[in-house]
Amino acid sequence: MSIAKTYNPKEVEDKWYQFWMENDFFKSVPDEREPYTIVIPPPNVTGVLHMGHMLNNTIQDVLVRRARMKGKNACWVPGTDHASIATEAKVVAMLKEKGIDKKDLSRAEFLNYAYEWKDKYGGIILDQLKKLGASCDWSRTSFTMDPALSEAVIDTFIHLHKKGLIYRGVRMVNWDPKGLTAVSDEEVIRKEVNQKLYYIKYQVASSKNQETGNWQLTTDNYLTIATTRPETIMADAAICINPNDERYVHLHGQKVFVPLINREIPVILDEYVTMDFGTGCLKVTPAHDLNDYELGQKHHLPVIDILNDDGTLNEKAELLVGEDRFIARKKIAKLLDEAGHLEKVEDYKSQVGFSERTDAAIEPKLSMQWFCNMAEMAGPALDYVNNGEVKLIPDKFINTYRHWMEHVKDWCISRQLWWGQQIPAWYAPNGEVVVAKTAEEAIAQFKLTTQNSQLATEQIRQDEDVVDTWFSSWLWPISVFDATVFGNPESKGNADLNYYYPTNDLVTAPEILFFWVARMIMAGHEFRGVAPFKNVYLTGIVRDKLGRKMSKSLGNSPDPLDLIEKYGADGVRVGMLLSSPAGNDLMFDESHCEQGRNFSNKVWNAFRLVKGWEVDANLENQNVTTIAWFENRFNEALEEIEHNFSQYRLSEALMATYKLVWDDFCAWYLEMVKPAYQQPIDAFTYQATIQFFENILKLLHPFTPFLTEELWHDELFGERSKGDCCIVAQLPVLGAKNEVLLKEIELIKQVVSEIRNVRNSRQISPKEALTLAIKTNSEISYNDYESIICKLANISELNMTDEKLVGAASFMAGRDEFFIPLAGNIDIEAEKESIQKEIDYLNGFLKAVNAKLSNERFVQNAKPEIVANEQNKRADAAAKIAILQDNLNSLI
RNA sequence: GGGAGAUUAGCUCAGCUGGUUCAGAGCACCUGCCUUACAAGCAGGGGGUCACUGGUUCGAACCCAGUAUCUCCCACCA
Repeated sequence: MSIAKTYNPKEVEDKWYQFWMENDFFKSVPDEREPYTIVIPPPNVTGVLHMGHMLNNTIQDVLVRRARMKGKNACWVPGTDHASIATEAKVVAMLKEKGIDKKDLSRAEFLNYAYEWKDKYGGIILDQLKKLGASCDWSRTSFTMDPALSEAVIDTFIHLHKKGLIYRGVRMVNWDPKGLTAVSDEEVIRKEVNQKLYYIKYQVASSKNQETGNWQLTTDNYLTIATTRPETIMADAAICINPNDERYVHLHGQKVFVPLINREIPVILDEYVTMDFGTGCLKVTPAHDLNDYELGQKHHLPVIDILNDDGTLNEKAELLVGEDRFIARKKIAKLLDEAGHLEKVEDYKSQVGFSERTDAAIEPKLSMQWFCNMAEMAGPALDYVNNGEVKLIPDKFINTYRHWMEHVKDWCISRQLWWGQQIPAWYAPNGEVVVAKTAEEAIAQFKLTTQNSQLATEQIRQDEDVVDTWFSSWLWPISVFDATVFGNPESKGNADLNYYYPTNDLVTAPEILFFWVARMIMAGHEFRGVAPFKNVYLTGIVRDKLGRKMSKSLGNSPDPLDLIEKYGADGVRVGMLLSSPAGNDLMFDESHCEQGRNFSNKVWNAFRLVKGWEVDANLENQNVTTIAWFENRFNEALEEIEHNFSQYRLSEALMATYKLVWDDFCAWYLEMVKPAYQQPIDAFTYQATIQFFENILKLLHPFTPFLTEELWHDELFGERSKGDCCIVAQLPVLGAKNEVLLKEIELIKQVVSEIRNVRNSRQISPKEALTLAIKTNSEISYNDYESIICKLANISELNMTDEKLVGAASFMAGRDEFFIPLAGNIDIEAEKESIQKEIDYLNGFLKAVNAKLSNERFVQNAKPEIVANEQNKRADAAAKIAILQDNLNSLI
């Protein structure tokens, strides 16, 4: 026999993946079967596989492979996301290294570079997924910037604009000074930052000179404000105090001078100001703070924007022009100090927003942007989840989802970037704007207005901005099938869309529940009238075993491909799934992969064992009971596994499978039927074993696809026709189970363990055969199990007896007594002690049961079957105690 | 500041309608074994006041209230 002693994944993985591909097993086309669809959460096109992807895609693959094996038309659509800001930032950085500045490039030139980059790095991640075994329909691979998908984005933009849900306006937005673009609220990550709180003195103009009407400066008359952003004082439009603040009544109606630049600003009154924070005086900077902006609106204050788009100070600041805001902050503090305007500086912790993609500190900035009205779309999207049409797994996320949907704000969808879908808005020289798909259509619209009726296409210009990436990904479950989105019957994808949509399961991270999941539900409802999926399985974050998030900078993330190299894809898949209930973070530990690898190896060796058997056709079936038992045990496990899957408890389904294979099949079943060394096996047992093994391969396949496919094709399982592959085998259907048999074998297993224990505690070699006498007090016919007991416990002689055996090691299983005569080496005292120990335990137990049963209220209130059960327990324990006591007495 | 969730063995987690000897699993650990499939293995074993305090109940890991600790989400106190 030349089969390797250990399973070698490297030899088989590529082979089978290629085989599956060549035979189109991943490919799906609509047919009469029920579809099962998953769209992949598209990873960033330039991304590299990390542990989060591993978990996420392993789960999806398990679900898809199972569906395929349940006769569904399984379709897993892969693809990538253009990730506008992240990718553009990467391309800009790459160009910078080459000495090219984005500013010097035209839009077209830049996009050329970007596409070059995409062609080079895009899709690496998809190739990596193949190593994991992902059974995606690669012929459907999509990219959010594919021409058709981009067109879908444009069409939906126009549609929503027509409906009045997309509008343009000047608003305070989150400005990313590094990415040089606006970002949405969801893309701002708030972090606590150690800052300084600067106390700055503003000189107050004296009371009005009644005669001249002029303001006069006095020397010791000032107020103090507290701010974390002293560099913005040049943008101050007012100082605000609470009208109820008695300390500052004298300031009502006053004016003060902004330090250093001596610009005069008013003191205004508003209850917005918290009296007990800082000094109770607030500097109002409408251009650089959302609240200040609102205050400014209310009090008609001017907006003085002193920052350039890149976060440097502009000429309106008058001071430190051209300096970065953070450098300016330090410098201005120094200037203020020198000028005697800095009262003190305190350490202060506060929340600062950072750009999700570039990690730059977000600058609130007033600018003209495109917005999408969310309130109208949020309602139906919330309903889907509320009424269970879309299930969140685990459902604890419903509350969070609900909260967000009820407080949703309008979505800033324009981005000052080039990498993405350009906004289909067109401007006439006079500033009039229309939304249209092409310049020609725009002209047609302009024609309707008197002022611009004579425009030519060269005279209008398209909006420079692109839409937010999520404005394309929210269409993903629709646009991957039919980019016409609204379902043009003429379109090629329409049949696909009707067949595959809505999809079944979405597997994604809770972090993007709002970014993506909620918006997909909105888009699904808006454009197709139905939510895009039925179940959303939310994975956790993959952390290291210290609970830290895996990240590049910490260097605590293993390279998934290294892991696959080391443990095999199957091993890693099992490792990922072993301890990852939905919605919980996964504390990743490489030892889990090791466990997965060991498991693969266990299956491999079970195969080696069976493979080595010689069949003797003349033998009768020697394992009738064992075979019947395993059949039942298999059904019992199958039921549990199915149940776990129906609840999306994947790790539990895996564990149930693991135990069925390792414990029941390998440790018990195979040991029971295994012929003695160099002895043949009977044909019945052989056939049954192969049948069981085949069913086990099926159950295992979604978890360990490579190993199972490899074994499936071995001649051990007979001749396979060309299409007969594990990947498309149909899962076993649930059969009936014989509870009595299952229970009795459990007892037999207990007897075997007890005998092994007798050996162990007395250091008797397993090789030394023993004899066993059974004094039965129950219904069980031990003769049926004689061969099992004898084989597994190395019993040479099994006798039924009516008498206790004196001077033998004894134990009980159920109500029955077992005796093992031991030649001379019985330690009476030890034997007595162990019996006494058990009696004591049973007495304690009996006491508790008695207490229950003598409690009248228990007997009255508890369900009758519970009471009956307690009575059984009492009788059982009492009987056992009597027997043990008897044994104890006989030992004297 | 608001909200959600968690706390069970050394670790990671189950415990699904309150009731079987319900206190579990896997890993790790300890002991003994290279027993002809597998030392990536086999056999056996130890280990928990179910975070804490009260309450409801005949009965609580489970339901309720409070406390502590942790995690996440949301939020403009400069």
